[in-house]
Amino acid sequence: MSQTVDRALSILPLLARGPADLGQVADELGVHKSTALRLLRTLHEHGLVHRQQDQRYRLGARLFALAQEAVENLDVREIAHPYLAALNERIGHTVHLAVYEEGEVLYIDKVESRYPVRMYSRIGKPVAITVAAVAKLLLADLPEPERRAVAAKLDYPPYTPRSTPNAAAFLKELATVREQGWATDLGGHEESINCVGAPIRGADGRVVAAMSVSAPNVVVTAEELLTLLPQVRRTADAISREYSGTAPTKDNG
Amino acid sequence: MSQTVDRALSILPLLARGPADLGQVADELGVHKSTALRLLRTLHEHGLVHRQQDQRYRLGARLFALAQEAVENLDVREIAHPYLAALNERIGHTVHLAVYEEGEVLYIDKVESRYPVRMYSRIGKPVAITVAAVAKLLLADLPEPERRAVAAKLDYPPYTPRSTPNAAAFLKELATVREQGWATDLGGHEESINCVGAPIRGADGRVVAAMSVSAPNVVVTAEELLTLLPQVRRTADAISREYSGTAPTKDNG
DNA sequence: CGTGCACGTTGCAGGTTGTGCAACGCTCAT
DNA sequence: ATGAGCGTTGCACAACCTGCAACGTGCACG
Repeated sequence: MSQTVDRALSILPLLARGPADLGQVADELGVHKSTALRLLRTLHEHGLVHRQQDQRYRLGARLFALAQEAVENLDVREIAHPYLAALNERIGHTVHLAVYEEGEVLYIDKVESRYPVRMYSRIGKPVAITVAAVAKLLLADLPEPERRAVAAKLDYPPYTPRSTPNAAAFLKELATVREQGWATDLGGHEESINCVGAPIRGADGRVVAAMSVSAPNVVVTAEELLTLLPQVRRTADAISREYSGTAPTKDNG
Repeated sequence: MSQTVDRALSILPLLARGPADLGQVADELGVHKSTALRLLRTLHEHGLVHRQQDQRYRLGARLFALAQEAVENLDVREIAHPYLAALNERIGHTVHLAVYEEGEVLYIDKVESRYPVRMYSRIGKPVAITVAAVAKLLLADLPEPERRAVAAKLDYPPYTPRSTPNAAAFLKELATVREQGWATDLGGHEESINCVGAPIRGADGRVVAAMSVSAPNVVVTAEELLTLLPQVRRTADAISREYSGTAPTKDNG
């Protein structure tokens, strides 16, 4: 829409491929060297490109700083909420959103049928970390040493006969979850409650949050709940796209 | 230098602070809404900004992709070499450059007085990981669980009486190195050789490489070698600035 | 159910601003 | 010493960006 800006921005992916000098940039843009110079100057003033010793141009530190700042100011809950509400609207069961932080997994949002309960920002309730579907999803994505360290330090309370008994079983379960890209909790926390969950990923592919749908046995059986898995996964994927800033898809899940 | 591009780029830091709608962007830029719209459109076409459900604008995924691609295409060795050569020119001793990769520390460049030896790209010689100054610097920056895991798996060969004896001593040494921001190897690998080293950091502050200066006892004592530490650190810092794309400082020292 | 407001969007005329050209200085290799 | 290659600068032209005003839409209000 704006020729000048369009040209200037076209320089960025060009430089991402590696350093280039003025002539190369001008050629690839199809403009005169002096034009390329002015564009590069402007980009340089904003710190987006950096001039190295040999005078060639490269992407600059500001780019990284911007990306980092943007990530820090992203609020998963704010972005996810409409999707969670829409899913809840459709299937009626309770929907949870959780994040991992410093060895703990915390609920940061929850939508119940008819009773939307807003929980406070980052300070939610700690999750039953050894059994909850969201906890498995979040821990499964940790780098191997940290995952191992966390698993070793946990207690494994026998909430029910189906609770995760120990670290070895937990790590095995995490491997499965990591593999298949979704998780369940079938009566592992409370005998009569089942959950299915899916991960929400950031632009770099790392899991930034996890969501789940929970329902008591008396309403739907575990098998029935599992039929909702595709919807849960699609919702999680939609949130991931929105969160990571990928081109939108109207599909809310 | 270019007003249009200048305005367009000014939008980025603005959006990094959080989502904003058209009016806010126009106001903060001090331009008409229609102007802001066109700029945002152009940024959007390039994927640098993303439009979320509520129509507000945010930084987009392309920004992260660019930053990542740029980092991947950065070659520490290429950037560092002139600095290493300059330092070597001044002080005469051997200068090393090393990186950490998959549990190993590898030399990727080396400049000897009068005998510049170019080593092959990424495939260099593994370092005596338990004693070398560069190894300490690189391992000291690893996340705690990985650092611990690596230290536990290593052998601790008694090259000399001053070699690091075991994992506990090594981890303690790494803590010190991490604290002080530089490292030494005083006769830990070969009785008569001393080294001082400093870390090279990327835009995010993580250590991406380490450099060191080595000299035999017969040429300079350990105390004399330590007087070179400020020069080594300044060189490492200069490389860090260049590598991370920060505004340049003419000081190569 | 109508009405007004707020917001995003569009076409247009005017002139600011970006463009390409040509010439200059510099470094480096011949 | 000399020329090639590169980055850089001033200038005249007109292309492109700008702000305005008007339109469409969704939403909250009476």
